[in-house]
Amino acid sequence: MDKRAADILLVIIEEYVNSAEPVGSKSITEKYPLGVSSATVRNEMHKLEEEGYITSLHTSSGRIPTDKGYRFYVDYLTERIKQREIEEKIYKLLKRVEIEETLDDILERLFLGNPYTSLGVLKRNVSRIDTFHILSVAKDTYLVLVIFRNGIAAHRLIKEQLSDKVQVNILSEYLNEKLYGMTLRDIQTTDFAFIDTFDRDNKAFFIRVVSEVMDILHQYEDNEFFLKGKENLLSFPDFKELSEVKSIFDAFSREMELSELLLCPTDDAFSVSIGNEIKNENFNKLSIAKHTYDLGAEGKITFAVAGPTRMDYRKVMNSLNYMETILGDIIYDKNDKKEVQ
Amino acid sequence: MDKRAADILLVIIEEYVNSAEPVGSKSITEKYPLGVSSATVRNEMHKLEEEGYITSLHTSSGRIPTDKGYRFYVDYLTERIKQREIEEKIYKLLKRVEIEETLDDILERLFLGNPYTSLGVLKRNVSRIDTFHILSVAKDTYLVLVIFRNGIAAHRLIKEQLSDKVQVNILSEYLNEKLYGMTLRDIQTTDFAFIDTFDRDNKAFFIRVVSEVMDILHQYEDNEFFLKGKENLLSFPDFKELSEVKSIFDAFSREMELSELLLCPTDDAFSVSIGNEIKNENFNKLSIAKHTYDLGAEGKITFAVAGPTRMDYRKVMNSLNYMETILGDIIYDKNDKKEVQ
DNA sequence: GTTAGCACTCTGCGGTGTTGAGTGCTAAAA
DNA sequence: TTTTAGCACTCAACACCGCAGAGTGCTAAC
Repeated sequence: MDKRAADILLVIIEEYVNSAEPVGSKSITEKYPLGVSSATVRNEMHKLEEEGYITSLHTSSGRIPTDKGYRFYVDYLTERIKQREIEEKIYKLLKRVEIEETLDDILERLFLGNPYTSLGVLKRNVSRIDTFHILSVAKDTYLVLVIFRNGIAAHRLIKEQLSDKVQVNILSEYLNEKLYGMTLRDIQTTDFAFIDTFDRDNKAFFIRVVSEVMDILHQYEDNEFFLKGKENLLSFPDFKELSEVKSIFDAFSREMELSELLLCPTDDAFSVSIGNEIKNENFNKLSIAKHTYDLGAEGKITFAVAGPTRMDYRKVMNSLNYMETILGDIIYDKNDKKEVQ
Repeated sequence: MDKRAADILLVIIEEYVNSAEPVGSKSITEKYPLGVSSATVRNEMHKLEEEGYITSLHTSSGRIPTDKGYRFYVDYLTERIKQREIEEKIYKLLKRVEIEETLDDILERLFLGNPYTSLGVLKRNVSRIDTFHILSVAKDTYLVLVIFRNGIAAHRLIKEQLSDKVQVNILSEYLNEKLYGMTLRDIQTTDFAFIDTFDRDNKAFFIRVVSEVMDILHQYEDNEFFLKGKENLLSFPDFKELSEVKSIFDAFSREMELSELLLCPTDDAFSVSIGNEIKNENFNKLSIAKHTYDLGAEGKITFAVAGPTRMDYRKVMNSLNYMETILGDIIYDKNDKKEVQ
């Protein structure tokens, strides 16, 4: 594509992103100093239409960008906003804070900074147990504590009047050794038949403890999804039918579809999917820009912004690229808050 | 109001709830065997309109119920579905399970059982600390554990290489005594000036621990809101403008407005607010039915269902009244799941 | 290669006529 | 006195029409 055609395409896209109205040759030449007349622009637009970058709604309407047109635009932007070497920096910042809480904060700021929908997913690696304890913390109250390899801790409280026969400390030490390095699957396939040799009280307590541990593991194996600003989509003239929006919202609320959307692997950490490039037909009228960060042993984290295909790609791509600014702010705030006055 | 007028009003309401179309005198007499002609019904409708129970959209349209009409209907239903003595039973059931998780499950079922929006709020009483521990759980890893009066436990993990001088056990015992019975406010107003007598390492660790405790308390003082099925509202022809729905959704996402909606005190545990009876004008086109259960020391819990004023009050009121069935199912499932296979 | 000019096309808007459901009123019937 | 049949009237919804305006495609001249 030659320079002039590209310029005209970019103008059409930016104009349409702003106005949500089809763009005509005359209005372009009036507004932008392209140095050519509307007739020339018309000729170029005709070619652009033939090549599939723009389309018209009816015979004599102005043009609107196609998914292919947006793709050209996004690739052009990607070239200009040159990928910066920030992965390492973000990675370190993310390791410094409690992920779950912070993911929520990040999305809150992504959400405040743009008029679209902010999404996130924390994909945890399968959790392996590092340390296990049963602690007596009050009368008839026992704390089941699991610390994972990645440093996260989880607990359950068991309130039960145990008979004197129950050897809590021995069970605790035994399980600490036994559970080391295990995942949920490991525990599920372990044969605990030997507990039949325990007396009734010890056996009951053992079963209770192991089921609590499995419950904890279960909880920590799920991916966690975050979503903010769904309702923003209601403001766009791009969606005229309530039913369209409903099907998008419904799809957002199904984790299966969200994970397809956010977790499908791409070559680059950063990627933009436009309209029909997204397989799921519920999202066909949306574009989504996403950035995935590898947290090493912890797992992976993905931030994304979804909006109508007519979205301000420049702004969205910028805010996803300057994530470390957002994170910096959050960490600063957190440290500030934790000072005892 | 005489019997016949009431019958006609009820028919109008139930018909309108089903069809979302204004109800005319002729269609009523054709569909329901009232034993009178459409002209008589017309006369009655005229009276009902004068008294404000129904209204017409234009000179020759059928009638639709007003908020006052729905109020009459709901009061009539409340009379018939006689309030059952179930508070005690629910209360006991709720005490048996982990509230937060279960609240989510309950709403999921409320949500599956009706086409409206399900809401819930857990209003915790101000949390007082019962037991406090600092436990050494692994190399350079310390667990700060707070158990509240109401039996809930929360923890934070501190990973830090402490100097030998730090007397963890002494600090733990000291704080266990000191923090007993305290709330967040108590801690905030306590003067910890005496820690200036500690050496540098102990002081730093003490500050770290206390700030973690405050963070825990802070977290447990917030009300927790739950919301499911917002998108259901998009299916109703009652809302024609996307902007209307947007303002409702936006209000739902502001906790202030949600708490006004759910926590405003009423004489009865069970109540229905209809349209303009709700103060917040964002919710003027909605009705909300809610049921509050007192959990004693734990706090209070409210379940609610919100929909268009044209909602199936009978169904909604029933499902809120038969909450103990829902809860029973959930507890059964939970016990079932926890068995070690 | 670019442009001015012109014929043509299509949407959106306001106006008009028709249809059907529904009302209110009146006079007769019960 | 209450109920009903009948009738005139009203209004929304829909289809239809013509017009204005924005935009295109084509052609001939620059």
